[in-house]
Amino acid sequence: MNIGQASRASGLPAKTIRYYEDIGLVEPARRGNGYRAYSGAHLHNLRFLARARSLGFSIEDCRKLLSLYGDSHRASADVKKMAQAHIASIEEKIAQLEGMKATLAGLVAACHGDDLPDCPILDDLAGEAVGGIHE
Amino acid sequence: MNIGQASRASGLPAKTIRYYEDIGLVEPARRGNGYRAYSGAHLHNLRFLARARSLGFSIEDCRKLLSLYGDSHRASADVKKMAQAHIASIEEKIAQLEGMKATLAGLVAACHGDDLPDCPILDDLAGEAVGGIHE
DNA sequence: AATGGGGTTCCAGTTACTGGAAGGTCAAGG
DNA sequence: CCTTGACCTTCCAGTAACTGGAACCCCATT
Repeated sequence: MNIGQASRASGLPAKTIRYYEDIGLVEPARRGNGYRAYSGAHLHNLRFLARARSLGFSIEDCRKLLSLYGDSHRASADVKKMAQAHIASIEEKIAQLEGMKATLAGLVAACHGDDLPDCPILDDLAGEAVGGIHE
Repeated sequence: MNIGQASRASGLPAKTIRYYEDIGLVEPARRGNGYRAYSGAHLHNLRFLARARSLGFSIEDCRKLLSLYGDSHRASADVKKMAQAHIASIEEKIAQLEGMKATLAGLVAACHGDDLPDCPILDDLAGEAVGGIHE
């Protein structure tokens, strides 16, 4: 199949599929006219990548996961470790975002939001918090 | 003050401070020897940026916030709107991450994590879910 | 004069694509 | 036979917000 079909079948943009080839993730054969020719196995790997990426794995993680997938002697423990590490980093990000959100929510609640210049949000950013939000 | 002092006083790496100058955020004067000379106002803006960035505002948002901060005729409503929009985008990110985390947690729970190759995580990525996690 | 700790510029790399330009290929229609 | 349109190709540049490193200058001290 051509790249357009592979794109539709995998849900990945053609640009992305070419990019994955550039970085050596999925390397299709070429037809006489230079067109890329994707096999069922290629498509399978593209779908694998789409799914792994949608779960937030980095490209390098995806590369490892693909190679584990292709290795019949892998240990599932290795995969599990990667997934757990990934969960941990997701949790970290969530915690960071929650922190930001809480701070912002407090500031938003304190801001009148009218047409006057007085603004606790800017005051906080400027380090001139009045309402004791800092410390 | 020189960039090193500004860096220590603002908590921003010198590299970052130079970058902020490149993109026109904080433009210090120069001494005869070419060194950057930061005033109290400059330092104040650097701290403002550090705080705003730590709350997750983009550089372009920071630029707007700084200009609102410097505009004595601003309306606090404008700032509040930006903060609320930012909270909304943070919430979106959190929701995405929570979704990933939930899926991954399910997969991790299903994976033995031993030295055998059988691995529900890889099966899921490959679209061969057995346990009904998909659909 | 040499040393060490500043400072300077500029270039390249990071992540994972995305957009766009310039051009080749192919099947269908007039 | 030619054109049209959809599809494909490569290559270059840009995104966000820095970060690392090289090569070099400045200044105070030993």
